[in-house]
Amino acid sequence: MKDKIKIFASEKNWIEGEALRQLEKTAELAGMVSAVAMPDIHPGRGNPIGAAFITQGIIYPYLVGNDVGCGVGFFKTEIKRSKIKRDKWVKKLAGLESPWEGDSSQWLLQSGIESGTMDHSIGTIGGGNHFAELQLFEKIYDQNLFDKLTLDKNILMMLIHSGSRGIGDSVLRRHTEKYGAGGLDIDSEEAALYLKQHDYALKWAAANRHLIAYRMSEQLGCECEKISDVCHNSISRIESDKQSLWLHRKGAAASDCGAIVIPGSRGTLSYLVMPVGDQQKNAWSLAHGAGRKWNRSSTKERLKERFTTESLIRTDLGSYVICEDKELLFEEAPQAYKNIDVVIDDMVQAGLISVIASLKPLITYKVRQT
DNA sequence: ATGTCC
Repeated sequence: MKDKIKIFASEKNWIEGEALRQLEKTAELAGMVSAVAMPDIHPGRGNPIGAAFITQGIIYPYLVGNDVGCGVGFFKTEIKRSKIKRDKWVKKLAGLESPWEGDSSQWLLQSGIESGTMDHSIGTIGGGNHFAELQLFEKIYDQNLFDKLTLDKNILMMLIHSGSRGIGDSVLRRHTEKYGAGGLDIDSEEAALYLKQHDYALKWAAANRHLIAYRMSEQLGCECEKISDVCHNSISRIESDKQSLWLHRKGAAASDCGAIVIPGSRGTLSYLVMPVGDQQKNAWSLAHGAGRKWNRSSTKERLKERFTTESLIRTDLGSYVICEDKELLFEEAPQAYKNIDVVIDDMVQAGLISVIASLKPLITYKVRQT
């Protein structure tokens, strides 16, 4: 069993024991070929978050979780850093938690997907660790790749972390009602149906991130352009020696789609990186963030005596947090997350990525009214 | 994580 497990984390990267116990337990599932921990691995509901699992002959919807298609999109604005109106924008940005007034089914159609029963929630951020963030480039590490991505150090960027909202949840629920955390034989009708719904959730989630970026840029008075959009909760087929294997990603960013942004927390830098070399050893996957250090309830316990709401809506980097849900404001505090620099460095040292640029937050939008 | 659980 141990030979199936790989962990991409150095000595200086603290990892919660429970996350590793969950990793070992998951590696024992029937059909498991390999279990790969990313440097941001942390405990989830029975199975770890921040890991990739390769199976043969069977798929496990429960490993992916309910936010099928969740990921991170990176979009360019047209606003120069010399034109920042932060306080005005903090007042103006609104409604990204509420239904879009535009034609949702048309947006989906333009994104190449059919409209359905969840059209009304397209373009909404959702809860938990999801956000829409306005960012500035902090430092360029690879000018050549930076230029190739048509980026400009003086142009503000938007980073969107969101998923498939109620869609993935209904897809997983339909599965767990009958099978719980059990897997599906890959040749079964159930597996085919799950994968079909899964594929829809992935496209829907990407269209969702794009619309969130569009809504944000509209409020800022500019156009937006997608630079990168990468999913971190999914199942995909990989071909290996004439056989099909199934790659499950749970909080593990796909590293076979070009450059990606790995967010820190709302109070730290995020990193634009390029996967390098043979990605097979890390199951074509990377960390999807800094990873939680403290769970939600303990975070609130630890911080409630020491911090006020007013202090938490500002960060050490001078950015502003729009989060009118007090519980969420505490739960997602930067202190709850591990050090993103350690996570990034672990992947650089392992030869998995090279850093293109770092970004710093200007405004993090979570939720306006609760 | 969730048109979420009480």
